[in-house]
Amino acid sequence: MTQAIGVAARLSGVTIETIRYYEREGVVPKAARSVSGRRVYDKDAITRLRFVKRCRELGFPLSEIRSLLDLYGDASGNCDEVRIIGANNLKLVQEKIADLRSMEAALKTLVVSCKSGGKDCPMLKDLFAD
Amino acid sequence: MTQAIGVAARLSGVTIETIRYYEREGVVPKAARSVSGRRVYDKDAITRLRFVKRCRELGFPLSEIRSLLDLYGDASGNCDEVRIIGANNLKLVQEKIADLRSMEAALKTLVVSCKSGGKDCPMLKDLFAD
DNA sequence: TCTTGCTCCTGTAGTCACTACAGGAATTAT
DNA sequence: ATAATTCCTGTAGTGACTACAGGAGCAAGA
Repeated sequence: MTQAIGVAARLSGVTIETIRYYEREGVVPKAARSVSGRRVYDKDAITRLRFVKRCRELGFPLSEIRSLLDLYGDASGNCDEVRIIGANNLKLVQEKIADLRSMEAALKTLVVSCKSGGKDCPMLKDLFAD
Repeated sequence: MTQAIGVAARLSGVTIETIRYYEREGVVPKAARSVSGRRVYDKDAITRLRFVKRCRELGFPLSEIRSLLDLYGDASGNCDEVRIIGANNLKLVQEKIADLRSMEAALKTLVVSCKSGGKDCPMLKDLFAD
């Protein structure tokens, strides 16, 4: 059984526009077409879309999702490569967290310093200081 | 004393290209020009650029930095509005941290499950599951 | 059968905050 | 005087979408 793009979107959690975008970018293979030219998706194609969705939720960029899909296609032992890609992404995610946490700390201090009602805002003053 | 754009870039930490971009986008006012048409920056202009840099490091989008610069220009009591903008941004930063932390947790589990050498990668299997 | 309304198609442009040229003019250093 | 550096404008590219415009196909009810 094959499904139209709207159904594939609902089942995978990827919007129609984004599915078409992924196809254009070669993240997923080109969808099969009906007689009238509409895209049709079988079980495997929908599974692939759901995989891409999950990878995006884990922060993988599309370029690495392409690699991951290729590795799944390979029959050979691929776990090493997958682990490297995963560990790499984990490191990037942790770096982003660290950046955001220092932002958060600085912002907290500034917002707290910024008491209501004053004329010269201490937060702005701080940000404008030499 | 006024400085060329290269000096302003060094003193503010904003690259030349980005300074011109900020001007195009109206984040900072249009720079004064020398006789030959080159941009020149006085102390205030460089202070403004440094302010923008710091705000970017705190995660403020350019649209809000524009507002913040406007509020600094106003003589009236602006602390309330600044605090609202700051608190808003703090909330967004905290949401991003929360998202990244759940990514991190899920990724950690997956990467650990992905032992070296196996043929069927458990991480890929997980991501492909129904 | 006709019509209404939904889904789908392609192609293009916009988002955000830059970054990277290309091709030329002016300034500074040797 | 010449060479090296800096600066100018304008345009296009990045990542991962999102939002149309303008048109075609399809399914269900009257």
